[in-house]
Amino acid sequence: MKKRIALQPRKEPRQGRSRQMREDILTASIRVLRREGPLRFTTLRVAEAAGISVGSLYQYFPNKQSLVFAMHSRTVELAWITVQGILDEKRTSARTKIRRIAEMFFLAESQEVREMGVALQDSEVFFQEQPEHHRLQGLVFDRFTRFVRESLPRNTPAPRVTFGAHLLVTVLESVGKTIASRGLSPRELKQWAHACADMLGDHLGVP
Amino acid sequence: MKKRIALQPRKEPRQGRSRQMREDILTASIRVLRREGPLRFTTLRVAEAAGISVGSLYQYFPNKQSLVFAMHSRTVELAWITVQGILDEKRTSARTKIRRIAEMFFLAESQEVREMGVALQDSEVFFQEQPEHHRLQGLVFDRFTRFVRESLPRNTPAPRVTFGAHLLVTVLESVGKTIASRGLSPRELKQWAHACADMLGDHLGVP
Amino acid sequence: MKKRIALQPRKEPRQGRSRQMREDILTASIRVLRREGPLRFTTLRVAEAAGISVGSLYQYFPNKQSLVFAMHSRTVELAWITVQGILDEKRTSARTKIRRIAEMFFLAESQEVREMGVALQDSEVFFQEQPEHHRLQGLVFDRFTRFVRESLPRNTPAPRVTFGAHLLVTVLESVGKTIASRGLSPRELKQWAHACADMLGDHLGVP
Amino acid sequence: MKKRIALQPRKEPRQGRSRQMREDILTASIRVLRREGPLRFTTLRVAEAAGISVGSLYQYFPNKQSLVFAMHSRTVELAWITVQGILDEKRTSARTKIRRIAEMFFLAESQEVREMGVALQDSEVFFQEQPEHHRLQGLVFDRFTRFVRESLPRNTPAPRVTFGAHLLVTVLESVGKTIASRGLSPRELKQWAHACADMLGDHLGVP
DNA sequence: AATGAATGAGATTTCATTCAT
DNA sequence: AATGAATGAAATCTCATTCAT
Repeated sequence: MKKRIALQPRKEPRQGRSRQMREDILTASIRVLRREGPLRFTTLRVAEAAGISVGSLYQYFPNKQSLVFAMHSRTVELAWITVQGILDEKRTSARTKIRRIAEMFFLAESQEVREMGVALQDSEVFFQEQPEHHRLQGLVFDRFTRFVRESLPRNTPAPRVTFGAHLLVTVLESVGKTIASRGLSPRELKQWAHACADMLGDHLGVP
Repeated sequence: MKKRIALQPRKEPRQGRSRQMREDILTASIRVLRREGPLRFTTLRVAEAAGISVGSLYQYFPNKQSLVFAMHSRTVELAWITVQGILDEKRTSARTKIRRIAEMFFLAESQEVREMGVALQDSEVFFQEQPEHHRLQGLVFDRFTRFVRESLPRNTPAPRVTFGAHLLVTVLESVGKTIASRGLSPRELKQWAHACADMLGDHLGVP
Repeated sequence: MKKRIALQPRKEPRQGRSRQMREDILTASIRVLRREGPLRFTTLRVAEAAGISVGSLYQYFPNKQSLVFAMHSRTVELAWITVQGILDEKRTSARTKIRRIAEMFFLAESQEVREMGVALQDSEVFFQEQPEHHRLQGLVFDRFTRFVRESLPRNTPAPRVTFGAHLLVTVLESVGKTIASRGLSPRELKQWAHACADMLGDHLGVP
Repeated sequence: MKKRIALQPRKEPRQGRSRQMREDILTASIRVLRREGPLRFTTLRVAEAAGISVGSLYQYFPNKQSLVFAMHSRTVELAWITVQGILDEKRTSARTKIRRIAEMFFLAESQEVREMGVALQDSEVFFQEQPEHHRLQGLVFDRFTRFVRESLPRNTPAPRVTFGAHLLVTVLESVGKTIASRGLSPRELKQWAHACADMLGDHLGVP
């Protein structure tokens, strides 16, 4: 039986309305980005989609950059939560976990990430400097490292474990982005996901 | 008998100056894209970087799209020529060829292609419709398919060969993009390239 | 029973300021067109003349075309209302009505319409396709046809009435345009108007 | 039998090539104006259409204005020559002459004038200041005045003659422009031409 | 004389951001 | 707090005109 993974941030915010409004705006943002593409992703359109005025938008996000950054963060966090959920499962084999994570990266859900990517790539530099970004990046790699360590024989040399974790994340993420943009059928997407997962699993020696 | 397919005009056609100017503009374009990022990649800045006026820029490229398209094409074609050269080598083992191609994909130079993505923005449709694009895409996959077929045992089933070729190209390309943007040292880049190459080689069963 | 056809929004609708701004812009537009000529009729100059920024201009008119179209419409509609008023008068002879309409067409104010022609430029096709344009054109001819029919003997053949109405409108309009641009004195303008009116009246047999 | 009217300027130019080139350019200009409309009527396109380089174009016409002016002049002169020819005919009745001139103004030939009109209206101010323009204007009115005088009873008061001539020219010219732009059939155009001609003839008392 | 590449001012349009109401 | 009109810098693209070859 599958554990239901919590997609909501843990702490139910105490700021109430303000917090909720931020969420609404972010949701609207993603809708706009999807519907209109990055070139037509404007603050005015986001405000409209969120059912508020531009002025109000600027009360929740001091500028467009911060909005874009928040979208990015939220998406990454959501993905991260899902990944965590999968990795934490008790009864699942390591190989299956990789496959499931690959599927997640390759399937429609991640399309959101991909689409955002275009709008976000530009602000990557900006992101790199955000401590938040590094923190999350670090968490992700740490978690994957633990996963790889626990999946491999106890005496596997540490460097191999570390590099393996990096390889795992990097390949799944980058190939996922590429594949997601090709408009393949779900069947084909799954085929690709499993191929990549198995390739990685074999290479790392994950059972 | 091998036919080397010429995607580049044959070495300095006699238009001379005009051709040279196009090259200069493309070079300047890439410089601007790298230095300023896609959102600040404007025709005016490109013209400035090329040391000409906007008007002149528009004499060589009828609009921004065509400029971006040309940048993309040039980069892709250059890469393709290199790849062709590697695959055609007689005395090199298949495994080594994959490694060399991986190295090429991972080197910073190919970063250009990735960065161009954003500049292409929502013109992707326009882009996909360029017959040139499909033609090249087809050529690349065909050549890699042949390479994989010749590297595997004669009785390998065709679908495995085909999918293998796709996997090879896709993984190298997409991981390459990601890695190239990380600012790693040449040593590290090589390590990544070889890791990926070997992972692929093992998975495909290439000697 | 006479139906006065309203082509103008009913006197200051409650959008208030917005409506007023549109009017101000249109007035400024006509000023610019007159002062600078069609080739120097630019959105920037119109905005300046209206005392607003370009950005604001584009909030009231989505593009230059729409501005030009609105100018045209307004002028035509104003003229049409005046004409309607004259034709509807009870105590005036048909001959006098023609004279009064001729005067109206010949006065400098209607010059605007002529000058607008160039600004419309090759958008004439676009223009002709506006249903509004055809509708108004139809209304005008219908009203004039009724006027001619009621002014001539009951047994006048229909084709003569129809063609007469067309002739009336066409001659007054086109000669009016030409004359209005000649910078004549009011006395001379009146002389021309009466000459044309009488020529038409005689030709049609209007008492 | 109809007299063939000389459409060529009388003095065969002794400047030879230069003169011919000017003519070629003017012809090309009209072609471009017709094909492309006033907004796309550019010096480059004219040069192309004339089969020369822009540089050369500027050797024959110091700027675009002068080119436009020359087009205007040539067209007006051509029309003037035709009109002269008609008025000079011995065996034709005055009424028929008016009809023939009306036809000329209304039929396809004058379309050229009309189309040019759009491009030219802007430079009308410029034209007004050209002595050439006034000279021709004067010639035209003088000739028409003579025509009207000779067509009316000897004792007609001079002011009536003068104003009649003005009216004749003005009405034919302005209504002609308007009608020519309506895309009517040749039959309809003729109908309009005759209606106007007769209206004027009756009004003036021309037999 | 002829060419046509180069120039750059200027036109249209968009959009992040501010601020009076 | 919320609104949305106003702003104006900036982007893309055109075209009359010049001038080195």
